Amino acid sequence: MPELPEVETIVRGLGPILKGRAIRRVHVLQENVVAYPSPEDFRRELTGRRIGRLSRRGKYILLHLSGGLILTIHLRMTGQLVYQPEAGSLPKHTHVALELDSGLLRFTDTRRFGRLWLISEAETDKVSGLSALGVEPLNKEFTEDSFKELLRGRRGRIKSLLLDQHLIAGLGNIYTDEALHRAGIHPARSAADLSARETRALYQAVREILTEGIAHGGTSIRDYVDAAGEEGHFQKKLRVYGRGGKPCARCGRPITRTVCAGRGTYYCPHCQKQDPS
DNA sequence: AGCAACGCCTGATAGC
DNA sequence: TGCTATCAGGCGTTGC
Repeated sequence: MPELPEVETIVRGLGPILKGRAIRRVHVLQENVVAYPSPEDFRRELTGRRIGRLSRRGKYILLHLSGGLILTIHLRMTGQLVYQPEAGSLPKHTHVALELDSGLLRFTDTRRFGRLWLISEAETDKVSGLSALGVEPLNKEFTEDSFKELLRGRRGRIKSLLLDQHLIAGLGNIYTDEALHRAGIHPARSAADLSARETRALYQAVREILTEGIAHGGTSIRDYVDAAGEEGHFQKKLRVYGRGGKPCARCGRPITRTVCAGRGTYYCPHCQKQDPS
């Protein structure tokens, strides 16, 4: 599932390829993936636009177009945004294809959870979730002190807090489990109960894990591919996610799988104690 | 405030 | 080329 490092990798890969390209034709093959505006308006408004810069906000991909329009895309679970030099055959589950003056950009999504929005700069409120996003965890504004502030008074589980896009934008199930393991914190600990030392360790772990994820081109567990359709490499570096029963890289004891925050959750019961004392 | 359940989806997998 | 139930999860919504 694409999280911040995967989306960042896609944006970095697509940016140089798409910059300056014109959109010649728009194919909407599955209308319900277009969340805004109507599929007809989407098609009409997109046709003839030129692509400027690309950016990322949380897990959203933003294509800035001529005339001040922004094509916003969320890949959710299984979405892919891939540039094809040859505008020939489209893979199964391709729902939107943009024919460019050279090649084609396609949105492919097996489970159809992903969505596209075409908005003006004043319409960010049309994109569900976008205007309510929390801090970018790799930006300067996300400091150890601001993280401490986020935790203050929150009795909920630390994993739930890390996954809450309204607080921190971009963490998903994989990087959350990895960050908690690196910091040695049990996913079900109450956020407000973390010590100063634990808070610092978790803050650093989040920044490190995301940075390393980007450096390795993201994590490909099942569906994720980059702008060119290539898999990432961070799955080789995972220490807990998807490793139930396998030995912990730090202590050698088996990784446990539970459900926390409604998600499959992997952790080491020895290195990540529910009640550290 | 916090959390669980649900809906949206299809492919992989387990059980029979 | 077996059939069917279950599971995976981002995220908005609903209800406790």
